[in-house]
Order: sequence, then C-alpha cells, then structure tokens
Amino acid sequence: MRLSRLFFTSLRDDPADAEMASHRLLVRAGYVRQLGAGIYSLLPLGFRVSQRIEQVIRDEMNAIGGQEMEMPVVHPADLWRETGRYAKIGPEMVRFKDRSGRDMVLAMTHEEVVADLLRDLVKSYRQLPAIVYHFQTKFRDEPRSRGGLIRVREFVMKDSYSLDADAAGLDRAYDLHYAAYEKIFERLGLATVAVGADVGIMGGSLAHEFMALNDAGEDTLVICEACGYAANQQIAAVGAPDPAPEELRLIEEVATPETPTIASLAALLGVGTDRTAKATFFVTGDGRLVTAIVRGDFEVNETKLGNAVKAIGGLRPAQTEEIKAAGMEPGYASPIGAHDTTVVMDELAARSPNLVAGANRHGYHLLNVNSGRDFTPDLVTDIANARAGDGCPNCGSPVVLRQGIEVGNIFKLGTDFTKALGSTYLAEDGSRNLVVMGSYGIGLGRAMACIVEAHHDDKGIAWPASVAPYPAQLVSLGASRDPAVGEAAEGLYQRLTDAGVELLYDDRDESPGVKLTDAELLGMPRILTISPRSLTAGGVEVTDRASGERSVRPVSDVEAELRG
RNA sequence: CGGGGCGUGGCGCAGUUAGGUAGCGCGCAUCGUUCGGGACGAUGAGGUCGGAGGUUCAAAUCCUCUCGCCCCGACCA
Repeated sequence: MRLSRLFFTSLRDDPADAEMASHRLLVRAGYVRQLGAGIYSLLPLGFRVSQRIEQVIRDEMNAIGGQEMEMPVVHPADLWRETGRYAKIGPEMVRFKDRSGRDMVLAMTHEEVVADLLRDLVKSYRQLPAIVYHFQTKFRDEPRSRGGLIRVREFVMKDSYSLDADAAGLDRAYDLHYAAYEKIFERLGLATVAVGADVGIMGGSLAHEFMALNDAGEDTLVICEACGYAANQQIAAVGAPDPAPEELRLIEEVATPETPTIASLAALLGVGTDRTAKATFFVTGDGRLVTAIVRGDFEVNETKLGNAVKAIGGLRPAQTEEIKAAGMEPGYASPIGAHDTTVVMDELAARSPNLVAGANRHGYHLLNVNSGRDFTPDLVTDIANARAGDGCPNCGSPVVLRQGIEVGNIFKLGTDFTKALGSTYLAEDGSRNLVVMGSYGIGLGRAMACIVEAHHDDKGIAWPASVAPYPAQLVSLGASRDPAVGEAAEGLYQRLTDAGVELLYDDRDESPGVKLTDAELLGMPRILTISPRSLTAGGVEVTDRASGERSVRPVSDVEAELRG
C-alpha cells in the first residue's frame, strides 16, 4: 500500500480528549476515528490490525474444533423475553420497534440465539459436543464509555459457545478455551493473567477473566506471586489473620463528637482502625435495606455483598432517610437496635472482639461491641475487599494488588439458557436432557488497545509482528533528487507486491523528518529506509521498530527475507 | 444519574472577565528554494464561533433552554 494513497492522516498534535496512550496513538497514527461517545470507526490501518487479531483468534478457535458462523445483530425482543433477560437487563440494551411495531433489540451477546438454534438443530447426543463462534458487533449502551477503545458501546467480539451433553463435557470445553485463550493472548503479544471472576447471580458456576495488566485498568486483581493464586478483587477471598483473642468486655457508650468517619473516630479514641466496626448501607433493586458491617480497616466489597444477599437488581447506596427509618444514625450507626434491615457481618469483623461501633445517637459510639453478644447478624460471611499484604487464601503469602483490563472471559453457563428455551437432546439411554452451555468472549477493539498499551514508546506504536497491519514500512528519502533511490524503492515495492507481499510504502514527497517520524508513529515492525546514503552503504537500512537496532543490507537480502 | 471540565476552519489553541462584526500555530493548495529527523519563503483556500431562542444599535462574548464530548464517581449481560 502506498502511503500517498492510504485513506488516513497522521496528526502532529495529540488529540485533546485522549488520555490513554493507546487512544492517543491510535488516533494520531490514523488507525481509528471517533464518531460518538464509545463509537469508533476503524480506518484501513486499524481494520487491518483488527483482521489480523481476528485471524489469530480464528486459528486457535478452529484448533479446538470451533465452527465459525454468523448470528444477527438485531434480535426479536420475544427471544429475550423467553430467557427473562428482556426484563432483567436495564437500559444498556437498546430496544426499538421495527416498522410493523414489533419489539426488537440490538444484540449485546448471543446466548439466546445459540440456544434458539439448538432447539431447532440439535436433537441427539450424537450431535454433541460442539463449539460454535462468530465475530460480531455488540451494542451495549454503557452509562459511560472511556479510554478510547478500552470501553466502548459498539464493538466486535469473538464470542464462542460450547454445547455439551453434560457437565463433564462443559469442563472439557472450558479447559479447551482456557488453553486456547492463553495461546491467543501470547500470540497477540499480550501478557495476561487469568483470574477467577464473579459469576454473578445469573447462575453460572465458574468464570475466569483474562486480564492484561495495566495501571489504568478498571479491575483490581488480587495476585499471589508465591503460589499463583489470582482472582478479581470482586471475589478474592480475604486472608487476613485471626485477631488475638481477648476477654469480652462490657459495652460502654462514649461521647465521640464530630467523628462521622472511621479515620476521625480512630484518631479521637487513639485506637487502630482495626478496632472499629464500619457500617455501610445499601438498598437492593427490590427495595431491601442491607446493613453491611466490616472492620474499619477494610472496605465493603459490593459484589460479595450483593451475592450474599442475593440482591435482585443489584445494590445502590442507601439514602440518609432510609437508614434513619431503620433506626440507625448515619455516621454513628451500628446494627444494635436496628430494625427492618438485613444485617450482613463480615466474618473477620465477627471474629474481632471488643470493637468500637456506632451508638445510633449523633456524636456517640459504643466501646466493646461484640457480634453475636450485642446483636445478631442475619448473615456472617466474607464481604470485604482483600488488601495488599493480606494473606493469600491459598498459601498464606502476602498478596499484591494489580490493575487489569479484561480482554477475555470464559464462563460456565450451565443449563440456564437451554432450560429457558427448552433446548434439549435425546441421550443414548433415551432420556431427554438439557444441553449444557459455556460462553467465551474476546473483544477485538479492546485487545487492539491493550496491545498498543503494551507495545509503544514515546515515538509511537511498535506492533508485534503477529498483528501489525504490514510487516514493514518502506521509506524512500530523497527520491525526487536521486533517481537511483526512486528506482530501488519502487522496484523493491513492485517486486514484493507482485509476489503477494504487502508493504506499507511511504512514497510521499515529504522531508526525511516527516517520513521517519511517521514511520515510527505508525509502528510497523520494521522500517526499510532507502536513501542515497543507504544505497552507498550497500542497500537498505533496516530498523527494528521495537529495539531500534539498525543494519544496512543488500536489497536482494531484504527482499528474499520478506518473501520468506 | 451525581460532580468537574470543554465545544471557535482538518488538528492544537487564543479571544468570553470589562459586547464593536474572528485570530495564532500546525496541516492543506500553488510556486520556488531545501532534503537522514516534524525545512524555509511567497501567495492562497478554508470558520457566520455546537444548536435554538432572547437582550442590545451591535453577541464567539450577556441571559434562557438545548445538544454533544472528555474526566472522576455510580453503573458494567
């Protein structure tokens, strides 16, 4: 491809609204353009990268027996009503009516369609197992997109679905995907860590997220470098040590003016935050007030809490009036004397003796509060966030926290969807059983952005060879003055093109500075410079974009290697 | 949805406080000189200042409403 003909432009200045390196560079180098919030066009260069990522994924999906297909972006709402998700999913699903007034939705994912196809196509155990997948557009009307391609509303995802006769089959399909994902991300140049993830209240039994480590990542990961334990903080078990046993002392009310926060309370009383109990309040989607108690040195984990109380429609922070209505005083609250609320006690807090807790009276706290003696929680379980340095739940070594970007997930769905849609098969023994499903996703645009995050420097992108839009960028310098340069560059480009090897050829009549700067910005793995100087030195100057290593080599050598 | 910020040629910005009829840099076009690290000179094209309404002799600037985008939080099948 001649750069003079390429539908693109590079920008000298960083776009004002791009903060992450991947966003900045992909826009500046002419790979993508924004159309609206969370909606992007892939320009020819960006599309080529996306296609190359797609091909890597396709290879590995086919290698585990995946069958590529394509399912629609527009679905009849009735199908989503059958599984109950039409009502369950909020405004992130786009709904509209077609010309006949039928309710339609834009696909956020394709479990429904797969399960619908199953009841049509699969009738016998002989047809199982199977893995189907496609690369298809999803639209999720996220409340907030961010980070360029990191979190968008419209994106192409590889989603695959495993179809099995039983749970053992699902286990095999899951393991196949796990291994395939490791290969895919390695080939894409992405260092990922697979973490255990929340399966939510949707019924799945096991899920992993493949996380690209990145400081700007939205997820916090709890990682044990000693034993390899890794989990999303949303579900990571807290491995804090047992508190030292103490005699339970008598409860005692003390005046603690102006101490609505744990920090101010601990400072006033001269105790550690680990000697306090923190009460926080949430309301479930179906209107229940939940009082969550953790020790003052921990934070409440809303995912764990939501799962613990089986919150329908999630949790939102409670309002002051709602807390007071249950007999508690915000800032000085405890479950003692509370009513009409579900009290969930963190298990570590429950094991910690003689804590300071609110007196439910403005400006007062209680000393020596003990769970079980002074109040009875409805539920005692782990609802706290694991912290850096806490013991690994697996081996006890101190864990570290890292930020990550979810680039892929694998999920054991089970039979929820096939049950809802009646997708059954006849087994060998004649019994009618539900097909067991798993679903597995990789977002292409997000993967592209993560690759740039991991492969760039202050000059631009440095694509891994596996996904680069072209293997090399050929740059001619001074062609307009030295016919030999033009001939050498044109000749090399022409011969390689004829041989089916595509290069990006900067044939523009620009100054050396512009062309070299652009070549580094665009990030092809190798930059081939042909100039009077290089010809004198023996041919083509080959620069490895990532390492910066340069060598001058005969044109024929370079040509032979690229024909490879 | 809460908080904050921003909308002025393709990109980055100034001008808004103290209303007077739009400017700078880059990019773009043409010509000339340059040519291995975002060259230089000359000439030129391109914007009714996100939109609507209002105040005024006069609005990018003041008022009202509205749309959009970014960041933090909430949210995230």
